[in-house]
Amino acid sequence: MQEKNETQVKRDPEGVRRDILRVATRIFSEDGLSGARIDDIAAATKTSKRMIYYYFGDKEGLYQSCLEAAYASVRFGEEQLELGDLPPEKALAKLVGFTFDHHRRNPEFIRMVMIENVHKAKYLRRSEHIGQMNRPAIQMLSQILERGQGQGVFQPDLDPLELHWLISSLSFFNVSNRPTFSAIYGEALFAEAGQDQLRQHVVDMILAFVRKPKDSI
Amino acid sequence: MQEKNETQVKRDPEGVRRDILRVATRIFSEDGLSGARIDDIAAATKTSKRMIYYYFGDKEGLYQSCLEAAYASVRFGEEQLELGDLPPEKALAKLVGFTFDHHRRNPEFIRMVMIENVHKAKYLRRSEHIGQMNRPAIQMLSQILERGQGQGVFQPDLDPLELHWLISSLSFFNVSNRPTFSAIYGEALFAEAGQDQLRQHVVDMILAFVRKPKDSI
Amino acid sequence: MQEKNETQVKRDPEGVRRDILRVATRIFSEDGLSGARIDDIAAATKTSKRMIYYYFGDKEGLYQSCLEAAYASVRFGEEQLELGDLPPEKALAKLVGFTFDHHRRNPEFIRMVMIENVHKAKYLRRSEHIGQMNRPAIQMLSQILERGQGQGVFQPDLDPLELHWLISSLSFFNVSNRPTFSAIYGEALFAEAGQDQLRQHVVDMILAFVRKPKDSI
Amino acid sequence: MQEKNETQVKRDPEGVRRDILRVATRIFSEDGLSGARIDDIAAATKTSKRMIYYYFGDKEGLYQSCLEAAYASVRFGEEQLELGDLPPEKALAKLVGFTFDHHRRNPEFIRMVMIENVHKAKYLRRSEHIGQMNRPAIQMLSQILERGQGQGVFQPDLDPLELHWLISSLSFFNVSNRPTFSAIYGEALFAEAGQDQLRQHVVDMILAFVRKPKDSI
DNA sequence: TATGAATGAGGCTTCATTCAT
DNA sequence: AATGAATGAAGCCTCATTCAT
Repeated sequence: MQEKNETQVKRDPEGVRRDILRVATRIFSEDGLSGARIDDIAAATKTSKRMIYYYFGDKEGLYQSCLEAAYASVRFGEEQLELGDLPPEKALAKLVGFTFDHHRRNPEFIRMVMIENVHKAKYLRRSEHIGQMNRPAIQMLSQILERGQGQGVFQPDLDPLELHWLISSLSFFNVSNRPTFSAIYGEALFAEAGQDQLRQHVVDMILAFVRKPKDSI
Repeated sequence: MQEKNETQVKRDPEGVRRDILRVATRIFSEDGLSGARIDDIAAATKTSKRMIYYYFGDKEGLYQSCLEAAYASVRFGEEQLELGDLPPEKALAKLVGFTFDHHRRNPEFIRMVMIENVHKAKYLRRSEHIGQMNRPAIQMLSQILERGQGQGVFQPDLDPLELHWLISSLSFFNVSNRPTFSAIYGEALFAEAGQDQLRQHVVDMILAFVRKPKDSI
Repeated sequence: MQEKNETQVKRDPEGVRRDILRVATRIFSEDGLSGARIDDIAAATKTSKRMIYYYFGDKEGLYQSCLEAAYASVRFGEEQLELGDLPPEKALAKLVGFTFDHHRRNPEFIRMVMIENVHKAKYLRRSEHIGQMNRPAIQMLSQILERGQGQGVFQPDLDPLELHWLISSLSFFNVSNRPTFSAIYGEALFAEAGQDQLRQHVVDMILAFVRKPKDSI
Repeated sequence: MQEKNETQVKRDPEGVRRDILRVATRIFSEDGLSGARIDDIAAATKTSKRMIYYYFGDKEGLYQSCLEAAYASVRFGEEQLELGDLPPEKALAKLVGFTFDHHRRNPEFIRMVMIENVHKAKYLRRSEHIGQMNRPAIQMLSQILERGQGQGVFQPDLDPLELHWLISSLSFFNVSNRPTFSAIYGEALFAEAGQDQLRQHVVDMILAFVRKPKDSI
């Protein structure tokens, strides 16, 4: 019913859209918005340049769609961490480690976010889905913190958003600034051993920060 | 029609160069390498487009010079921290706080580094001055660590480069990712109170991390 | 999702045609042949783009049909002037006044004719109905002239076509050149008072021209 | 001093500008704003497409410049009519006849004005020179009228602007609507004899209109 | 009869760069 | 050392039209 003759004449609009998005995200994440060439994107696509305009309007529309798709696809995964039955410290350690790893596994997403920050979040702000992006991460942290505070193992006055900022910072920078950092200080920290070490430090540091007996300078 | 008499014509090659660099850095840091327009840069300059090519060869040459100048100008300042006579904990706290503040005060530099990371440090690697960029920060940290370890107040197995990575991460992300972070989670963390809080957390966290009695999970 | 039951699907080919023509005429008269967009026309239509091609072949075919329809619809009206029983001067005055008003009431038609003149009447010449367009106006004038000449109140050597040219000229220009004329000389002549005045002048001038005692310079 | 070697390497910016304007005016007047092709204009030029953008910014800028140049060049001529010493009736007759002829001699200008009217004078209104366009024609008429009224040969309550409108109307339509008019009614009126006849009628009609003893219906 | 998807040709415009003076 | 003029290559986008269902 669907395949008419040899040459595979299947109309698959959703597939075409996804194909374009996949290719475009790769190229935008490599070259940036202004650096990317619509012609290059089209050439790497299964369809033609014309369809890019048909589905996405213009270059900026395509970029914004890629950005949204990138955010959407990367959130996927955080939810399936099962932390509910772990003791708070273990849960937090697992979440931090997961975040660190997750950033490493998604350099394309990290680059999209870097690029979007260069654009001062102009396109992200335009997105209508932006409101739903904050929930999962913060909520999960919030629950862990509450449990830990309830059990008296965590500091009482911790803000989940601030904690999220701290964790994101350490996980994001590791990927985003690897090029300049390694250009200046060498590749050691980004080899396997170095990354394991950093990951451990990040987990330790966050844990030490939230634990009960703490005093600042 | 000819305002070139007496007063104006200084023939100041070095001044012309600096003028171009200053303007170009501003525009590159706003729009990126491919986003910036030579015409815009020339228009904002005291001289003409021809001079850009005369002094810097081409757009990439200009960009690389801006990048180098940005790194050079920003190092300026770290040295004049007088930490030698402070006890190690206080010295480290001061250094961390300074780094956090210094990043905040130099968003143009941060943007240049973000952009260069998008380019995978291609131009930074080309730079001949790259080797001299690592010294001051790492050395300073190294000395503090050694003193702290000698006095038994710091962990024995701390790597200054790793510590530098941790501090940079928290300071850099605060500026680089402010646009997307605030677009998603609101501006609160970036208002004065929020920034003070984050700064304190960062200092506390680093200090807690290096202090003697520490155990991981 | 399927509002095609009972009420809506009239299958009214002639209605569809008329709908397209109405919309297309509006848009062609606004934007010209090359300025109009098939997509815009289709979007303003009750049906789809495909139907335009189904009924009219291509853009030029649609334009030509609009042009013909415009000529056809505008002739409608001249016939119902009942001038037969008026004395020649009154009849002519009434016809001139009517022509002046009729042009004012049909700016869309005027614009179509302007546009067609820009195209050097290429599409009008293609029309098969072109032969029938001249009759009514000229005939009516002819009859009035003959009556006036028979009664000795009009000049003997007047050509109805020339007279038609004179009347058309003054009535057409009033609408066609209003934009540039008012841009240069102001809107006064096109406000109500100005138009009344002009109309009166036109009637007077034509009448003075055809009346018996006349001498040129 | 100016011609360096065989191949005529003369930089002549003003000549380039004029060349582009001349060519572009011809093509715009033939095809309209949206119908004209920048590529066609450039091909007919002595220089390249790039220079069009260098001097005129974009297609609309070029069009507007052509429009302004057309208005400027056509005003040229009205001034050198020496009417001051003719009796008012002869002066007016000469002016009307000249206007009629002048329009016939400048069909390219007429087409530009037609096209601009299709655009509702959007670009003319943008022009800064628009204010100076009305003076000569109206002033000349004004003087003739005053003289005629002073001598008692012209009607007392004539408005020069209205008279200008009447004369323009008859002169403009003759050129602008020739294509559709002749398509419908034949070419006779536009052959030499027909044009002489129309010209005479126009002059007669205007004269009859302004002369002293006059009564409307 | 009707529709959303698809298309190739060609349109306008911009860009970094170089030339002639 | 400096400038306005000039350029070719390539960029983004639009258009009328047709196809597959």
